[in-house]
Amino acid sequence: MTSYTPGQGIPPAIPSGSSDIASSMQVGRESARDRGTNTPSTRSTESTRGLQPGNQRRRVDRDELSRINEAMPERDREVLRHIDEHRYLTTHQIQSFAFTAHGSAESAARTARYVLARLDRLALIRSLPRRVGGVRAGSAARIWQLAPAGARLLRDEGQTYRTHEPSLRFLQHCLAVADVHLGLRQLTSLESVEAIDVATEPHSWRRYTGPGGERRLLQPDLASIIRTRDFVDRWFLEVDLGTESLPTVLKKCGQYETYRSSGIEQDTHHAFPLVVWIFTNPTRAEKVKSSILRSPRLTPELYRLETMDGFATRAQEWLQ
DNA sequence: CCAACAGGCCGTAAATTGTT
DNA sequence: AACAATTTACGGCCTGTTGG
Repeated sequence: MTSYTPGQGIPPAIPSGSSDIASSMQVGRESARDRGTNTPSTRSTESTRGLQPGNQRRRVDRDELSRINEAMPERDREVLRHIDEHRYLTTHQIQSFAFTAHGSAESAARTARYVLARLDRLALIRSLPRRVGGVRAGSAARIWQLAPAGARLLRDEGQTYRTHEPSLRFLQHCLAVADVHLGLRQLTSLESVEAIDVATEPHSWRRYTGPGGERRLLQPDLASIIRTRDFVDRWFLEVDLGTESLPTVLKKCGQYETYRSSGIEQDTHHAFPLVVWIFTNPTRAEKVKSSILRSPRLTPELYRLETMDGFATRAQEWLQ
């Protein structure tokens, strides 16, 4: 077990070291109800990749959706909102977000699965094909996304929602950001912390004008406001899985510098937020750190470079 | 009474890890 | 190398509780 354990011990959602996760994906299982066990089906070749058997492209018409909407418990809606915010979440992450008031982690997990299975049956959410072989042992977590009906329900008949096959990188990034989000929420347990607000994309975005007067957009993965007894701490968070080149990371730092010189944040909040970079690879964190120190354009005090594991504990220190 | 959980107990899958 | 134990994730089944 790693040291990064927000909540009831959330494992890293996807092993970052593995380069061939897609090939170990298993086709979604058939409904186990009529077989008596959850033995993998021998007919699995029939099922379409990317779809679970529960709601194979099931259509939900307006009337049905409105009936579902009215009868839906608040917690179900909360689950949908969390999935919407992060685009993809594992069962475990959803449990940590929305199933917290339970006697034990096991019962919370069971109830989470129960609720997710219901939302799946209602065709509001669907899960990605399940990967076999977990972080260390056991089977991997299910990964959920909104189905079109779920998206319609949240956006009350807004634009159409199209799910596309996510790239592995994108998926890993979404799940890593969600882990960081959960880590932030975990800070509520600190005595000095009074309230935590975490904005996901696109609420975390900031508009500003560049040096040439052109419109620019800063897109942090997360933007958080943490109110403690004495201070209000504001952070921009960037999660790096080692997929972006070093110059790209530094360029992004440059964007933060430009945005800082616009003075927008300082005007409304007195101070500029800390920019927290979270890396999965510790040596990479060091490399970026030294690059920032060497760069004449960048102000090192603005940044914190952390690893995924170290973030939760270091964040506590910053709030002291 | 019923629906909707809550939670305990047991069973299964699969990869890792330790032991022979 | 072969085997067993362990770990993680998940499902089924059962009984109990609570509000409508």
